[in-house]
Amino acid sequence: MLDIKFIKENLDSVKKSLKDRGLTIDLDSLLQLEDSRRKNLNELEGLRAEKNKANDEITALLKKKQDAKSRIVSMKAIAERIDQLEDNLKETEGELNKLLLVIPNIPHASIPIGDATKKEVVRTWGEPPKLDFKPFTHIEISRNLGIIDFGAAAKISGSNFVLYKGWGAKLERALINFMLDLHTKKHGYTEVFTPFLVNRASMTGTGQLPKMEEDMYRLKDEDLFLIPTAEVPVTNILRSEILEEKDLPIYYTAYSACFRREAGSYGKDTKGLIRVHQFDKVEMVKFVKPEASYDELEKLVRDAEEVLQILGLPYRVVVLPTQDISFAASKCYDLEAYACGVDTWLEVSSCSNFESFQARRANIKFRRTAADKRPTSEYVHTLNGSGIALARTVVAILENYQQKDGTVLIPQALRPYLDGKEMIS
RNA sequence: GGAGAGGUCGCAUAGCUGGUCUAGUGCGGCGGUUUGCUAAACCGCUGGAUGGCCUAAAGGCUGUCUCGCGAGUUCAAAUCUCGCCCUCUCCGCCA
Repeated sequence: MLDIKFIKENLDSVKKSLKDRGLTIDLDSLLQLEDSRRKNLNELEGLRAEKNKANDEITALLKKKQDAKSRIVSMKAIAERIDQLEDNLKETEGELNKLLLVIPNIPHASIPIGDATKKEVVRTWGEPPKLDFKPFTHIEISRNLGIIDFGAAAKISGSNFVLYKGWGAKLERALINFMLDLHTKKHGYTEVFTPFLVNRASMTGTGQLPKMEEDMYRLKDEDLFLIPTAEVPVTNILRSEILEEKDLPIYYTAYSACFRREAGSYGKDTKGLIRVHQFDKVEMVKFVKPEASYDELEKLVRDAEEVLQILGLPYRVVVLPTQDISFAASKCYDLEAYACGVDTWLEVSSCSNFESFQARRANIKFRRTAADKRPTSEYVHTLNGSGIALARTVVAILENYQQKDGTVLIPQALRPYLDGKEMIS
């Protein structure tokens, strides 16, 4: 959420940033609402002050056993006017809030303006494997090895669900453990394990609601949602907290299953493991001081990249343009792993800086130490990045490490997690 | 799912027969006095949100809201009524 005052004072640049995102939102009527809210509030506060004073007087009169009847009668009229103003105010604030909640974050000045075609490759790492045979896709490989059963998953749940079997299931578990170990032991993150069902306030705090409700799985009998990413529960750990400066930065990492309806995306990348309704992911979340957030974003990307480097998977880092970054993000890098079977770059990680956008929604603040002489609290900056998403990583491993005989070599780093096994056959 | 108890300004508690509660007290924290240093003792301060005014600024003065959340009764609500949420205890069910 953006600060209404900020919108007011920077109207032109906010308008431009909405345009850069390819959106038109009526900011003028928003500001009109704010204006009438302010006027309403001023009158209301004046009357309340009067009321409070009169109450003191009535109290004093009653205490001296004097008659307060006329004073009480005159207060009645003011009380009614106050009621009326309060109703108006509540309505105005409701409307204002509704509008503010659907305004996206302002893109950072450093990112390209435009649609997906403006995506910029920042760097690439590694080389695609040189195979002396036509590579199979992960669908064929996993079928041959009997490590994924799409049919059974469809029977149990429906299309676009996955069932890992045998070494497939073990590989999934090995990847999760490997990533969590890397981030906790080497990169200084604290591991958390959160609920996978969250309430509406949490979903609103990180920005999935109210705009993306259609994309979420939601329970029928309770107002709970299946998380689309661990970002939601992990960021909300600190919702409505005021932190001390010395507590920052805070780094959390979490494994979670992620659930996405992918409403309206049928027919696009729907084969195999590339777009599924439930997948596993290890997520990294940071809470930092505002002045540090862009350095922290670079570090976050490096932390995610290291996963791919250790796994020996070729990838590229891209910076997303204004129309491609998510609703809450200011700047976002995607990591795309190359998979030779499907011959595509697969998005396996998104690393974003949300600046104060989520912190304002979720009310996460910190107080600077007295030396800084800034007595009031400020919003932290939040960041998160996948470190990394599993299903597509499995695609890249199966396809890039496939051998001519149909077996799949296991990346060195995963072998300790797989009984020392070198090959899935 | 059933029964009961409870949610108070960092923590712990008082208040809950409506009006000196601008929420008391203890602990913690901050500042100070004392001290060779530390401790103790003593004194003062102590959250959040959002307006207005003064100031070059640092800062100061001041209004309103905030006793889980929301609604209601009343001139007046921490205090009374209703709904919701959460926590704890016991029972039932269950991995």
